[in-house]
This record gives sequence, C-alpha cells and structure tokens, in this order.
Amino acid sequence: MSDNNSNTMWYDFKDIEAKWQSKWENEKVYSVTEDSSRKKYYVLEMFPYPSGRIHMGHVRNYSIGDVVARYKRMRGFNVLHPMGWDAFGLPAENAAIKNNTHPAKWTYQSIEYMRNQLKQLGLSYDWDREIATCHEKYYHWEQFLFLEMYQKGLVYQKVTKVNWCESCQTVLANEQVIEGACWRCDQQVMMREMNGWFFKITHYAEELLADLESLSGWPEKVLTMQRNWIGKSTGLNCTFKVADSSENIAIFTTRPDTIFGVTFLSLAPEHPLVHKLVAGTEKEEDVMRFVDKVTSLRKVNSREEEPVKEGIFTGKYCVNPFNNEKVPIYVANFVLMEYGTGAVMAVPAHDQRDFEFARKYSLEIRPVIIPEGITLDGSTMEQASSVPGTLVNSGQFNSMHSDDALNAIIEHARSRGFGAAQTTYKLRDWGISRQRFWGAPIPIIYCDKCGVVPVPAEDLPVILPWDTDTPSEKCVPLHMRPSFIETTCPTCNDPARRETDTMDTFVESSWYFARYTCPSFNKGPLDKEKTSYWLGVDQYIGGVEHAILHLLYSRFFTKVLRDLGYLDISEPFTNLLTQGMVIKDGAKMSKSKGNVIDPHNLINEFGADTVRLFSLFAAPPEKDLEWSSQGVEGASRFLNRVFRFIEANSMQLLERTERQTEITGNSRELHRKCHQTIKKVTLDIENNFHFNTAISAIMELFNAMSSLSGNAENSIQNSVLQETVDTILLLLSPMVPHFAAEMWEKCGHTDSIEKRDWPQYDEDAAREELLTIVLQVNGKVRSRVEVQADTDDEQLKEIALSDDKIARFINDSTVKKIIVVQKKLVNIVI
RNA sequence: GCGAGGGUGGCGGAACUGGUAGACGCACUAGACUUAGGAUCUAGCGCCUUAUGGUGUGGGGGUUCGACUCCCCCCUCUCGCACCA
Repeated sequence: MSDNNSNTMWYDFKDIEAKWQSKWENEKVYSVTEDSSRKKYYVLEMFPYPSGRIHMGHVRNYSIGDVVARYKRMRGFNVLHPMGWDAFGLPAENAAIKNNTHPAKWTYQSIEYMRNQLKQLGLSYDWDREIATCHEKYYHWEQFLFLEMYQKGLVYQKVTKVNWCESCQTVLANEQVIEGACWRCDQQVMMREMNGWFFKITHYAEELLADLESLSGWPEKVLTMQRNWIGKSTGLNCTFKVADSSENIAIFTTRPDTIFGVTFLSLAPEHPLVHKLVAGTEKEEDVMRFVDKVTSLRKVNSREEEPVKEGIFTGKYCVNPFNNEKVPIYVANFVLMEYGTGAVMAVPAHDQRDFEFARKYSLEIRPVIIPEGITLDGSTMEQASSVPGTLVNSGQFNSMHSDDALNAIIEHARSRGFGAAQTTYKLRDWGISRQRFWGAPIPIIYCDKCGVVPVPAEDLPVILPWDTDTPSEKCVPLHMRPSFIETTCPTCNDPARRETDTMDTFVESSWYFARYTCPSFNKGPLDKEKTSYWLGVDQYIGGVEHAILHLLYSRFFTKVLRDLGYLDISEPFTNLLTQGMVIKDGAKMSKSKGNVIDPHNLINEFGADTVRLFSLFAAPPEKDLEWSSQGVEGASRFLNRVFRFIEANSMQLLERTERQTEITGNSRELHRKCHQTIKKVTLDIENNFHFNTAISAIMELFNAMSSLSGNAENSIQNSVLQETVDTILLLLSPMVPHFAAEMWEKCGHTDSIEKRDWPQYDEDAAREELLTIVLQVNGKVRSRVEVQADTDDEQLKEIALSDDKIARFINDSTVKKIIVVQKKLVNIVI
C-alpha cells in the first residue's frame, strides 16, 4: 500500500482489480435474462477481429461501451452487454500459412489471449453469451439463412466482371474496394470475369434509403455516406433508333427537360453495340483501337484523377425520337458501362462533361433552357449551364418552365412508347463468394444431372475441414481438397461436387448482434422470443470506418431477417456512436510509424481504471483522441488523490451519522456543489456521452471538497462529507469500476456499489443562494458583485451604479440604458 | 468538383437557448517538505503592460447593449464520394 521509498500512499491497483474481477466473474454479476417486468437496454460495441492482442482503439471503444452499460444498469435497466469474435478472415490464414498451422488454432489462441485482456479491463460483459463466428454453431445458422434466402430468390449466381485482389487471391465486394485498391492490403484491384454468388441487396435499395430518415440517432455523416452509396436518381429511360439500322440504343437521363439540346450520343467503350456499329466499316480499326486503349488504361489507372475527356466518332448516327433529328454516335472514355445503360445522350449546353467534349470535337452546343434574365449562345458559352429556366428550341415544350417540362417530357415519351420514367441506383448486389479457406462454406452442391442443388437443411452445417493435425492439409484451399469437394447429390444420389467458395466475412457480422440474444439456440438461427425482447440495439458503438460496409450490410440483413419472419424490427441499431481514432503524435498508431502504444503495458503500469479514465477524459468520444503518457499519469494522480483523501478522512467517513437537517457554511457550499455535480454529470452522459466533461465536473467537486474540508474553523459536517464522497464514488463507478468498488467498501458500506442506484439530484440543494453578477459598461466587464439570489432588477441597477469601479468608468458620461440579465449581469450603456 | 465536420493558450480540451472566454487535465514557473525527488503539497500561468489598463476564439465585414456562439464574404484543415449522365 505504501511505497517503501516514499511517505506518499498509492492505491494498490493490481490487487484491487484482480479482487473485483474475480468477484464479478464468480458471481456472474453481469449475466442477464429476459425480464418483461423491466425495461431492457441493449448496448453493443463492434466485436473485434481476433488479431492477437487488443489495441488502444479497442480499449477506447470498449471503455465507452462499458460506461454506458454500467450507467444504464444503475438507472435500473435490464442491460444486455455481450462480446464475441469476428473470427473468420484472411489474417488468420496468412498467419497459419506462415506458422504452418491451422487457422483455427491460431484464431482460438488469439481469442483466448484477447478475452483475458478484455477481462483485465474490467468490462461488464455477459460472457455466457460469447460467440465466435468461426464456430460451426454459428455458421451453421448462417448457411441455413443462405438457403432460406436462396429459396426466396435473394441469393443468385452469375458470371460477371468482379474485383479481384491478386495479393489476397480473392474477389472483393464493391464496398471493399477503396479508391481502386483492396480495403485490406491496399493492392490495386483488377477486373476479372468469374462466377460467383450474390445477395440481392438491390432489392432493398429503396427501403435502405428511405429508412435512413428514421435513424435520428445516427450521425449525419454516416447517413450521408449511405445515401450517396445507394445513389438513387430518377429520370427518363428513352430509346434512340440507330439510323439506317434495326438497332436501338437505350439511354438514361436525369434531365429529360434538356432532351431537345441533344447534339450527339456517347457510348461507354465496353458497350456491346460499339463493335456492331463499326464492324466492317472503315472506322472499325480506329474505334476498336480506342476502345482497347481506354479499357486497358482503366484497369491500371483507376486511381488516376480526372483523365482528359476523349472520344471517337463511330461514323454512325441515331435519331432523337423527340425531334427526329440525326445526331452522331461517339464512343467516349468518361461513359461508364456500370451505371445507367452505358449510353448517354449528350447535351453540351447543359452538362459540363458534354460541354468539354463538344468543344474538343467541335460539336454543336445548343442551349434549350434559358435561365431568367440571361441569354445563352452556344458558340460563346464558356461552361455548361445547369440551372433551371424556360425551354426554347424544344418544339411543343417551348416556353414551359424546365421543372414542369421534366415530367411533361417523360409523359410524352411514355405515351409514344419510346421511353418511361426510371429510377436507378448506384448500389450493386453484394458479391459474397470468396476463394479463401477460412470462411463459412457456401452450402451448395453441383450435380451434373440436377445442376445447382442447395444442401438440405438437415445436412447442415457444411463443416470447414478441421484437420488441425494433418500437416499437409493445414491451410489448403477448399478447391484443392478432394475430400471436401466430393459428395453425392442430395436429389439423385449420383456423385457430385461441393461449392468451394466461402462467404465474405461481412456476412457473419451482418447478424451477430441478433444472435447474441440467443447464442446457443439450436432450433434455428434466432429465437423470436428472445429477439423480440432485446432488439434493436439501443446503442451501437464503433469506428466510422464501417459507415458503409458493415452498417449497410447489417441493415440489409435485418430487413431480410424480418421478411423471413425472424425479427419484428426493420433497423438493427437505434442509436449509433462512431468513436474517433486513437492517435499519437498527430497520426494514427501504426507499426510503420513506430507510435504504437500497447494497452497491455499501460494496464500493468497504471491499472485498468487509470487507462479507462484517461481514454474517457482526454476527448469526447466522437473525436479523435491524442494519446499522452503524461495525461495518463494525470488520471492516475487523480485516483490516488481520492484514495488518499478517503484514507486521511476514514474516521469521519466510517462514523456514519444521522443526516443533519441544518446544513450551513462550508457544508452548505459543498452540499450544493455535490448536487450541481450530480446534475451536470447526469446530463453530460444522457445528452451525448460526453464523459470528458463529466469527469472534469467530478474532479471539480473533489477539489472543492479537499479545500473546504481543510478549513479548521469551519469544518465539513460528517453527513455532508459522507454524502459527497459516496456521490463521487457512485458517479465514478461506471468509469473506474474496480476503484469505486474498493473505495466504497473502504468507506464502510457493506453492499456492493454496482447494486446501488445512480444518485438523484436535489434541485433545492443545488440552488445558489449567492450569485456573482457581472457588471459591464458598454458590454465590457468592469466589475463583479456578490448578491443574494433573490435580488430584483431595480436593486441590481442600484448596486451596479453605486459600484466604485463602475462609477469610475461612467465618470461624467450620461447613462443611456441599463440592461439587466436575470442572475447573470448588468450592462450599463453610456 | 460535390457532401459532412472542424479551426479557441505551449498541448488535450471547456463555455446551456447570444450574457464572466480558456472549466478540468497536461506541460511550465516559483515556493514548501526533503539526503534526494521525475513523489506530494501551496501559489502562479492567453498575449502586451508597472499596478491601472489594453487586447484576444483562422481572416475581413455585419446584426446587437453584448458575438467563440447569429448573418455575409474569404482562407485553411480533416474525412467521405468522385467522370453516376
């Protein structure tokens, strides 16, 4: 308890933390069951990938979540707070190959180690609900869901160009390609034609977009990112006939109001019609050379910003169905095959890209929408005009306003049969096939006779080979394992082959939050009785890097699970807190920068409570946190000051006295501060989890108590001192649970602190009797006075005018006006 | 380019619906206790100035008795999207 070399006492965090951790574990203090008589609260932090050891980001994320869980418990909620492991994935495979072992072995070792680290932090999880997604008990039900989705038509197989990462040797979903590179290894992604399985997330595009409106508890930033990713736009799909040919070209436009300004048409280089149009013509060679150039450049240079707009004339024309005008067809490098129809009607007067293109190739620029008070001349315009206005050169639509013309033109196309309103999304279906070993096998069998046959539900799970002791098969991909591939067809019993792709690991994390409600349910993926009590997640906490990937997939899965009858909610996470990164020296911690702080060492040196306290104190949760070792010492100092105070005042604290009715002097002042602090801390947590200001308020209260109690003539009454110390410990207990529990015991309490309710504040006790009123002259602070709280405005004016300093400033000027702000200030205007 | 969020002491960060700018902590300075102190305690700490006073929340303008807070213009940083027709 006391350091040999010093007379200063330090609390022994090692013993204390071990003591309380084992108590909590042995007594299963944080295990919960459904209880319809109590209000539930489900707080969840994004589960970790078992990479080996925890990092500061985990410490921060889980400390925040733990404060929420402990706080809500003290507010009387039945709190579900689970933890588990997102355990499939490539790092385990790489580590396994490197160490010549099985990914399972590596993964379970990591889990074991990290679980202990989390327990060392004193996090209040219900460990009975722990799940690891690589366990067959988990992916069994994922395969089951895959089959149910397959039956519903929400899973399908197709051959397409997919994103291929050569270094990871696997396909990536669109969401996993960041600036043309792999989200995991940052290698350039290639396009490659492959057969794969897809989840029909586009089926829910409209709902995924619309329901964002209901997520008022989500950060605006994340909502915006999802909105952009879904990328809805509405407009006209319209067919242009190729002149002197039977071919048609469909285009999509969001600006049908500009359709009379079309002066050419642009095709994507990959558009299937390109070759047909030029085949056998003198243009064939040049056009196809251009196509090759652009497509090969796209493969290599997808990170390149804004290449110059380029194109080539095909020699062919098509007809604008609105005015029967013939316009030339170009192939252009800026037209994307993946969006819309891969063909764009070009309106250079009103679209900047078309404008640049038209200038370059001397094509006509014909304004058809004239904004009020402006004249537009195609030959002299310097950029495209995209603002609304009145239509000209637009046949029967002339003089209409562009806003009205938009729908009128769509309707015209529809009634004449050459077009229709259309909604498009940027969102693509989710490709989930991965050519990797360490993932959930896709439960499909290929039979020469019967074709694609789903594995019958009763044959699930399709188990990933577990041969950890056979060195030759440790990490061999499934397609190279005959023992896995060879099977019999469930329909005809002939020899057949298993699908060897595994599922994207994001599939596991798309529904784990629901499985926590019934982690060992063995009759199906989810037990509706449990899910309907616990879901949705009241507070979800994690890094913003999952704003699109995981958070979009989970929303999609929730809707699917609802439609399959497993859930009665449409959105998984009612409130979302995206915590900032932990940085050091202004940069994200990384091995290459050498600025990594290992939580392990910190916990050994300062104790879990100190590490938790600092990570909560140094910044509000949504902002980045600059790690400072000196700051950690500050946090440690604070806890030790509280400890020494309790030691020094133990006589007074242990002698529990009746609460006195008359509280006066310093005691009154402390009592008031105490209740003001309860109020402040409660509001800081309730409003936006601003633990940093909550902690500083507790520090202020402690500082006030220390200095007031040192006053010999006017000492603090026992009951007030006891109440204040108790309050400080209760307020601190969600953040530094071991410390608070130990001090609570030290103060003579026989019950445990986590069973106590959160303190209530008393408005009367918190009310100020004396107020400091600021006296201003012309808005500048010149003096301050203390007055009784009930002093009225007139009295205040008098006090202000008779103040010495104020009088000096007024001097012989005339007072024009006096402004009195209740309980705050008096401003004299001269 | 589009979208979102920022810019406050040496540093991390406070400041409710406009009303004491810089809470709390770190660092720093001086002192105390000490054989010693990187322990602890006391005091100080935006900048200029001798106290008085002046000045100050990225820059410029405005509204107001009063602006970190509201309005306009500009600069800058971070993040996300980026030829989406």
